[in-house]
Amino acid sequence: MVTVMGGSVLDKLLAISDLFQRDMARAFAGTPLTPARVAVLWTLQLHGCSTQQALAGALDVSARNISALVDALEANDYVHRTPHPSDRRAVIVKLTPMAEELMETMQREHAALGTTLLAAVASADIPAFERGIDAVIARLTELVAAEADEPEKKGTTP
Amino acid sequence: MVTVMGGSVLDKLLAISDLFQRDMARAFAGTPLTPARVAVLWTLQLHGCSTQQALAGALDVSARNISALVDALEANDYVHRTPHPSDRRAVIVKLTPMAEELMETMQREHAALGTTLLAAVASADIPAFERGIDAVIARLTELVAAEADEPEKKGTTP
DNA sequence: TATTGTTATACTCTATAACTATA
DNA sequence: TATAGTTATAGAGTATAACAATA
Repeated sequence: MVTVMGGSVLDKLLAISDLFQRDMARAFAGTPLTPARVAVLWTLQLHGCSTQQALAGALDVSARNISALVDALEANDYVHRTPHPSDRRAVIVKLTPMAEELMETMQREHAALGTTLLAAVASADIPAFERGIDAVIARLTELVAAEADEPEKKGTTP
Repeated sequence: MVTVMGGSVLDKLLAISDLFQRDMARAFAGTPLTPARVAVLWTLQLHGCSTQQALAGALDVSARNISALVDALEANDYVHRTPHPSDRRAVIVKLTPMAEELMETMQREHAALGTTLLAAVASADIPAFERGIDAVIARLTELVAAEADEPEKKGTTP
């Protein structure tokens, strides 16, 4: 099942999305980690540390949601909160040493997966493949931005 | 934000997934439709009609979940339930005429989007791009299947 | 007054387990 | 006994709105 080979390019890209999501969900089964929580950890690794406000902005979710995600991560010792040195309203969220190690491993595996996937593409095709991906992202970004501006439109749904 | 240009191929594929999800979520904002409910409608359009059991199998979710999704769709007049002609335990779920029209529109837009995205790729690159996508799907499918078999492994998470 | 985070509330997606009706 | 669907319960992601403390 979930064998979507033989559809349009769009179907194939959607199939790739689906495979990523399933793989992600299964990789963290049995741990307190979930895709949303991993996204928080990922952001923290990139930024070093962060206020919750900054996390909410980076992940584009509500402050309320970040509170809950950080609560869960803190309860499982992936992050800890410390007071902000100058702004007493804010807290600084930081990876624990355990989570830092985990994220380094995750980053290595992420890089390895990227290499593996690219290696599956015929070497002669790689440049054209990369250009194609870039072109699709650029076009898709345009479309999403355009639709976000238009107030109505996208009227496919009653 | 969400501007991930300039990462690895893997990052780019993940960015495409993210763009799809955001676009989808926004396209149905303000309607009772959600990605999970649309997936049910999509499956029904492909199959004509279906028992809930078959829907659960096709979407790979629990029977309980399908019950809730069909409840919501039925309450909003996207589908209706009718008794199965020969098996009195089962129900047949079918699109309403309104939903059938909606899905036809959606399918047209889906096709148009596919065309638009492919048109963004340089025509000389298209064959290599398509081969690349196929190769990535094949490899990714292998990896997911392999990991699903192994009982332990994937030990990146404590 | 504006901002940071939390509490309160609500919806959705999802799963497992127990139960009913039917095969 | 096995299967189709529902009820019960629970955890997770998400949002808005109201509120506290602090800028």
